[in-house]
Amino acid sequence: MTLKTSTIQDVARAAGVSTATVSRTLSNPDIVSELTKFRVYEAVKLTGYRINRAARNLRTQRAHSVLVLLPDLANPFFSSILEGISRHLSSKGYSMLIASTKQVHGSGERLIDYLDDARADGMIILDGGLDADVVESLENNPKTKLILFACEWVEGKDFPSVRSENGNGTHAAVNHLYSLGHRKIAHVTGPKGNVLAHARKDAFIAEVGALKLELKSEWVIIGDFSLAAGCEAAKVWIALDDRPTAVFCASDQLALGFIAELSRHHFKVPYDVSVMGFDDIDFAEQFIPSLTSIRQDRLLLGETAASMLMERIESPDGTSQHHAAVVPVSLIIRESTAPPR
Amino acid sequence: MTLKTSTIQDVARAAGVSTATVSRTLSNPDIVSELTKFRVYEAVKLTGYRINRAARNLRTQRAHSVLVLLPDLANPFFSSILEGISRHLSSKGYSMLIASTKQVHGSGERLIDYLDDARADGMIILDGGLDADVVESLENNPKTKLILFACEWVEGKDFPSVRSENGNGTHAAVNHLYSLGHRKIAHVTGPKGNVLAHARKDAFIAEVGALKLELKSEWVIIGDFSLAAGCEAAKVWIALDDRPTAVFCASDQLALGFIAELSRHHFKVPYDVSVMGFDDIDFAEQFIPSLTSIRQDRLLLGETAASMLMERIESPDGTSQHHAAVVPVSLIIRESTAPPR
DNA sequence: CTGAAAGCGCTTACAG
DNA sequence: CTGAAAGCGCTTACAG
Repeated sequence: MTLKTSTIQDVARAAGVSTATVSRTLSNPDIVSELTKFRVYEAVKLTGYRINRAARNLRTQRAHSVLVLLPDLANPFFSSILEGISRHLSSKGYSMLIASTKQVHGSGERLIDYLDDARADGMIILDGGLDADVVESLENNPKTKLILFACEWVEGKDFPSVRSENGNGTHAAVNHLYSLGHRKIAHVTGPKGNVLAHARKDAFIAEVGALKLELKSEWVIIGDFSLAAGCEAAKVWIALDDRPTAVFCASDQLALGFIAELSRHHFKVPYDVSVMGFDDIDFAEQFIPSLTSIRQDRLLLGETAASMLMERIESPDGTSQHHAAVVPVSLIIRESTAPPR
Repeated sequence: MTLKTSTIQDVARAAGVSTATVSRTLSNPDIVSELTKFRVYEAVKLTGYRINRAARNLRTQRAHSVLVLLPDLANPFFSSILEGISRHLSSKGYSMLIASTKQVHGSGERLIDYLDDARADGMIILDGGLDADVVESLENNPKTKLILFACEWVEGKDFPSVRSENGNGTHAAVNHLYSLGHRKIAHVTGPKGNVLAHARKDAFIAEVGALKLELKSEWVIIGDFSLAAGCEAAKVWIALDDRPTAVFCASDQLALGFIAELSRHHFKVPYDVSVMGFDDIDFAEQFIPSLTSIRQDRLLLGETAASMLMERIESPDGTSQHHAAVVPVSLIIRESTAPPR
């Protein structure tokens, strides 16, 4: 229990070799002789040496950490994605830094500073709703190659990205309802301007068209992914003269809020109306009724994002880098959908 | 858009001063003359200079970051706590590193390494269930003063900590049920060995005793904070000959699982039994019925933890440091509790 | 108020 | 296979 932590110098002295040799033994043991290696390892044990990351980072010009940027830390939707990212990063000896867009901007900091001041080697952004000038500053930075969007993305921009199959998911959702016998299907959308909301809405309209189903304009209800918006959408549905028999919500939170509000007005799901969501959050299974949904593999999404970014960090020249990945979704059928009565 | 990022040397050259002066202007502007300051600021603008954190970290022997350790990244309970921690840290110019206990141990890393290798200046641990040998290694480290427990803690150890009022919360819960007229109250506990579970259970037993209520041993049902355990507990309750009219669950997840399972067996809450939880997670309000709960101020808990830790980091000698803080809880009354019929 | 210089703890061409 | 030495980009006593 020494108060002073030991340095590579201490190890070198204890092993009777140079600091260069200690460094090599630790980072590239193959090029060191067996005897020397043994001596160094013993000396490391003896001194309790731990490499000083700040020194290594300065010398190697690498932060050995990645910034993950969330729109909102308090949103549980992201937790499994973080788990996936963190797993991959720590397997590569990298640390995970977390910040939220709100906070960074609120504090007057600039996003790109995390890269420019060598705090992070790369950045995974889970927020497609960045201000245009922020996006521009990211684009025009020499390190722009080290920025990757996951889950969401920025329309019309060419950042590398990882996404879920939003189109396929919507396709599966609408066809599930169709195959149950529903012919009048409504959609509650995510927030205006959100890429996921648009992708799912566009896919919904296309799919309904492909099935030659009727679609009144008031059957597409603008929401915003939240429980509260789901409640509001339910009120809209209740007020309709000609009510669709099924509702596809752009998120599980919307669907749960929708069902909760219906229940307050004594409508029963799926008896009076089938409702389904998108995401398959943990609660979807426990709600009453349990929620039919499109599962996003958030763990895989996170792992994929991290591995694509690490590829770019470790070979900055990168010819054969992947630029986009799409993670499969799956239909999870539960109690909230049934044939129309 | 230069490819090479500029250093303090470049700024010094552009401003016609020494690097020492640039450094002072940026970190301690009061001791620099107005004219010099102006020149330096101009040069910074001109060169687009951003301080290199790795260099500063090495020189100042500070990582300017704090590690937050969760038992499980995928648990949404922690997200608001992280938000609170992050807010405080970023206001002090510190970054937030995230890892999970599971992962760290899985990878063969040692927790204390984060401090020993200068990756982090301090550590907030949200997991009281660390292995005994890990706790010991944390205790016996010279940097042990820079470790703080939040939410949970380790019984019998003297680490600084921030907690919610578990006792008061339990007191409020039992008294709420009592004042509704309940005289037979059950408790579903958290996992065996968890400090929060024990604190709440002990407080429950004490409170029921203080009110001179009957308490059969089978009315204390062992759970583990999860939805699934809540479902199991409901089965136990259903099987009781003499069923309590109210159930106080040690977490909201337990309570929601409990209600969900009851509902599958056609029991109505609060008509057949009153149920309440602890935490006040986001879903508590949206569930049907909405859940009476004890709210933990997770944002404040996070902010308090971060500020206590920063105090220790910034004055390591620290005579007047706070060693423990307790964050108030509040009773949130909703639909799931009512007088017994 | 400012500058010259040392040094934080590593890694890595270079030379042998 | 190994060592001497330079240097990553800062900050800070020290001297003036």
